[in-house]
Amino acid sequence: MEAENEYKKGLWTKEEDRVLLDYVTVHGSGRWNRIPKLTGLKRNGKSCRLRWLNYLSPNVKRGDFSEEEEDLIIRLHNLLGNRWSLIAGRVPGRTDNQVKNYWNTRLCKKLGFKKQTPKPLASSSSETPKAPDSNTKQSCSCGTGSTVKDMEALQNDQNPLLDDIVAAEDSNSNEEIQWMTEHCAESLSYSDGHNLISWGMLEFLQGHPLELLYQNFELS
DNA sequence: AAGTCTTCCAACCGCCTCAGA
DNA sequence: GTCTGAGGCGGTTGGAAGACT
Repeated sequence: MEAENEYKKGLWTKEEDRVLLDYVTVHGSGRWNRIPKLTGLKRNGKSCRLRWLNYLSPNVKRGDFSEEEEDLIIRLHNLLGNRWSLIAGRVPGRTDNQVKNYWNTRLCKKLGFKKQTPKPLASSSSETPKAPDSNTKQSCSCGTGSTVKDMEALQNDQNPLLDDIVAAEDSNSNEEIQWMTEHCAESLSYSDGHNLISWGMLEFLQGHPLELLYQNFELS
């Protein structure tokens, strides 16, 4: 709480960018909380990290999204929900913030999503997080949330996305299934052992018996 | 030209996980 | 096992800029 008020907020100036850039050039990225002390920058570590990752990093691609990128995002969102960092990880040069913004401002509208999720997760309404002010601007929470509870639900084969996959198959979208299998299989597990997709769904996607998948992913 | 509205994106917030002490 | 700081994530907000009246 001590020096919290000393930190500046809001848009970054070119001079601040230059200082941050200099720091990263010399020290590399990381240890963000040292930056204010070492450089005199009036920004907290988190803000520095965000600025670097979302804007200053040479890996960040600027400009409009291509049709290929858009298509990729739509497909990945259909499969993964609002897991922006995972989605961004598969869209070269784009950050999770960019993907999230693009989805919320363009794709949501384009695809005709409303404020409701396509398929609510298996949670009682009393447990759902407080709904955002309905009259605030476009906060269309498309897709699914990503809480531990969600993960548990997914692991219990309650994955609502499965319905979408089945629907896709029903409409002769085997290409869609194939695409998901090819592009997303390695995204299906977290380092901590949580699975993004239920094993049942994975079986469905891969067309392999569960036993085989358990072996392949070294599930304990 | 001036005021108002809308869009879009950068940035913030709060919560969570993880690693090290 | 507990505490603490750093980093990561998704949801949300603020405000600049353009569109509209």
